[in-house]
Amino acid sequence: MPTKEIINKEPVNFIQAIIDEDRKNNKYGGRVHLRFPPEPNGYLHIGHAKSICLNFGLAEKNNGLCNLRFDDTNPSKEDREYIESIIQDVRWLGFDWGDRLYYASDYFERMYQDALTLIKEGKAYVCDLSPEEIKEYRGSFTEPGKESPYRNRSPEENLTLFQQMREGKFEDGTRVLRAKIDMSSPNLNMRDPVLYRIIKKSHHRTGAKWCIYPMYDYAHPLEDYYEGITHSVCTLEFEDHRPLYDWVLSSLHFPEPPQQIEFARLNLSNTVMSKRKLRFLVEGGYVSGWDDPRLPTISGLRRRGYTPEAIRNFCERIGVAKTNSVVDIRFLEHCIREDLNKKAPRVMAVLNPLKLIIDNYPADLIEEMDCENNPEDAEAGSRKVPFTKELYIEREDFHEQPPKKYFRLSPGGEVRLKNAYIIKCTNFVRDEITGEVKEVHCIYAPETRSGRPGAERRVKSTLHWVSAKFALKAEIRLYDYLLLDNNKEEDQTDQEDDHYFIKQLNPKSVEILNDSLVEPSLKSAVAGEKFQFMRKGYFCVDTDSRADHLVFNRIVSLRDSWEKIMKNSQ
RNA sequence: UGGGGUGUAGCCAAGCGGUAAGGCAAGGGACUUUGGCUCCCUCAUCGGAGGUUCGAAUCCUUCCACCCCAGCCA
Repeated sequence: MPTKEIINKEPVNFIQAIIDEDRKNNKYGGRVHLRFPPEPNGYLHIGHAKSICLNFGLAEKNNGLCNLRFDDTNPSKEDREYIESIIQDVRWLGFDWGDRLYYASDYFERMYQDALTLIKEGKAYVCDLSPEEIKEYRGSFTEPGKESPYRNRSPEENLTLFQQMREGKFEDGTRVLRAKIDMSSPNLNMRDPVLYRIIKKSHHRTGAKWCIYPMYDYAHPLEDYYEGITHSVCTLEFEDHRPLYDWVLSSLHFPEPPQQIEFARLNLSNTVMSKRKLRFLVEGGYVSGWDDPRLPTISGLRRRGYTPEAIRNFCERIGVAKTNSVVDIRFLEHCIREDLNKKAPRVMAVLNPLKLIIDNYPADLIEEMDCENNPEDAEAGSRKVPFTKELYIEREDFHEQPPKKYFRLSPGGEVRLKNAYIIKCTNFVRDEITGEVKEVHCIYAPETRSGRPGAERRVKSTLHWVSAKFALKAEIRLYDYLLLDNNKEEDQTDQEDDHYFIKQLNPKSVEILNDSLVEPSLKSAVAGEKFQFMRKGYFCVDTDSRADHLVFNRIVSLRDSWEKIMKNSQ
């Protein structure tokens, strides 16, 4: 019998390890409570999805709770419109915050009272320095800061001044409330950080009630504490702020304060995640809007056809650590293919049609071919697809002079038409002017119809097709990476100039096909429905789609080993 | 230059002193009425250099690289 433990422990990320330890020690009475705290100043993207999945996922795994909280402490940057979209996106991803939808703005009075406490205890003061002077006084990496001349005002004077700030007696930028910590701290965040500033602007939730607003560093720990948060998960750039986070809570003598834990934000290759660049693309007209299917926004991914399951699975599998990393977008593609392979009905669509005429097939015959909806799902059943003398096949499925290893259709060659017959190419005709192949002729072998004994015969290749008579026209939008290769770390930062950024844009990030043909069963497809166009990829009905004008978005192509063979032979 | 972080394969990522998990990508093969799916195989000595130890990715020393911080943004 084994003396050693042979249980293979599922690896847990470092945050779960901290939670495990805390629960073991009965810290917070064993409670686990997290929160996802977006600022309502933009649309959510897949980087936020990582954080959402992390926070809600951790709560779920540990029998805890996760709040949705809007960190709306800056009325000059925030807006109502974002709140709705964020709520919709988090819900769409499949998470539930129960009745715990909170707003930082709901705590403004309490935060103000806590600020009064700090002032009374001599831990905060009103400073009259201008923004420029505060900057000067802060010092630099190598030089300590200088103390503000207003640093030693009495608590009484500070109280009066702070109250007057609240009452609107002073103009924007003329006074702030500062924490009295240490102007010579090597951590610049501790050099008497600003706690409150004056912003005479209407707030989307509190209206004109306030004209002073708390800074993130002051508000966030309080919000967490008020809500009973135990583990406050945020991204790496806040590591330097942790001492301040802790300072606020301990200066107010709060017992069992929440703890801030930082992890590395998600970077994805071949796309952009920074708010600034996303906005640049939308406002500059480089994309059609925040839900452009090329963007990594949640709304863009949704419109593109990504499923919440695939996104959650992706977020789960990329892991959580503190190393700056750039995840290859191919991994995201893998996750959506994996999900859709199980779920998406197969259907035939010809993106670039080439006419195929079966010379020995009766002109007026229509056969209803039985087609399996999904070989990966026995429950999916089957459907009938009409087969006629004149068909369309994919232009690239015929080659006059086939390259090596090409086993699709070519003069004299045989292929099977999926769920139908084996055909043999007898001839083809060219357009007299362009020289382009205009139609291909073939003969079929009646005994080889799928399901019949003669169908046993094997040929090298199987092609998809649509009936010329019954096919529906469709617009198909082929999406590709937003950016050309940018998987270098420096490309992920927000620093470079716009010219460099524009040069990285993939000029072929979308290609629109207007003459595609799809099988008639797609007539009633509705926006959001997803299909596998056999041998081509996964597609989703776009919101622009109408009954008389079908529009499909390519979510992702199928893996294509033929394409690889071609590429490697060059 | 001060402070805070991080360095394990092309990309993520386990590992916590006992002889490098897993996934993606890549390459090879089997199967196939999707060149899809599925299955099988291949693919690293752990940023560098010293040291401690029977034994080091794991401990110590030192060096190097990269990321973040000088908003009254979050």
